[in-house]
Amino acid sequence: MPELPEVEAARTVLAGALRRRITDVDDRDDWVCRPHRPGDIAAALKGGRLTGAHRIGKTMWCDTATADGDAGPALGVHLGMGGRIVVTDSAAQRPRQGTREAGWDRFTVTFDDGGRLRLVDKRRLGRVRLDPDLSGLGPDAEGLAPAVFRERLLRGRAAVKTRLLDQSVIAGVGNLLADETLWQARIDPRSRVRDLTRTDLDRLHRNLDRALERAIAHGGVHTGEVIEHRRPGGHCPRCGAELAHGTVGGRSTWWCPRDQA
DNA sequence: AACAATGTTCAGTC
DNA sequence: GGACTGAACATTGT
Repeated sequence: MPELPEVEAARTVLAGALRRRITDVDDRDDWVCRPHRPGDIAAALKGGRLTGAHRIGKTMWCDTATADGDAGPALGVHLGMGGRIVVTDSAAQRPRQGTREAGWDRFTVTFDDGGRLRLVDKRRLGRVRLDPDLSGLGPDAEGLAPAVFRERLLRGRAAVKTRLLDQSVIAGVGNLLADETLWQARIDPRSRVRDLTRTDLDRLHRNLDRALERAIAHGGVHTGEVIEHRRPGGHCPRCGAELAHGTVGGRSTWWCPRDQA
């Protein structure tokens, strides 16, 4: 699920776990917590608190304070392809042992009130790490100035969808949001950015803003207008043409061959 | 059984 | 060295 709108919702959930003392950390999943070793994250966090929840694109992190109140390492969290953040307020809300969901817990922080912060991720592509490197991320996709959007996209020559998906160009756009935005803007995902006019790029930017706003308001990128039609035999909800399917930027891509030309 | 999946990263190529 | 491409990653659902 997670693209910018979902991750922003997850960040809000994270923010509900701030200020409580950390009594235990389960970081035994060495794949999700790589390159740390089991126990490293626990040692860094136990006795301290989470003090802030932030996000750029699809990457989240929490500020931390140590038991002494000094600044601790940041706790980076990425949801990968399907991770979720679940915060409970007390022991009473813990998932029962043996519950299916409990089997997908990849990282857990337990607080002194019995509440927990869990990364639930069946695909195990989520990541947790201390002091995550954010230097490779471009500016967050929300609230970009039109000139910045144009300038950053035009730095490369790949297909426009590939540029949108590149997190170092702008951060937060995923596969569904890219397809929705390009469909709304009536731009062929395979177009080279250098072949687009300034008018095209500004229209693309406006539609990215709208798609983001809409997804946040409606509860996720899956609520996009064209998303439900992204399947074999799906038709364009605007003109009725059968959607075309292919691979762009290494990702499954659906577009209307009639009005995204 | 084979393949695709809302993401990132790494090795290889130009 | 930078930009770009495709496979790999772990796991589930179809």
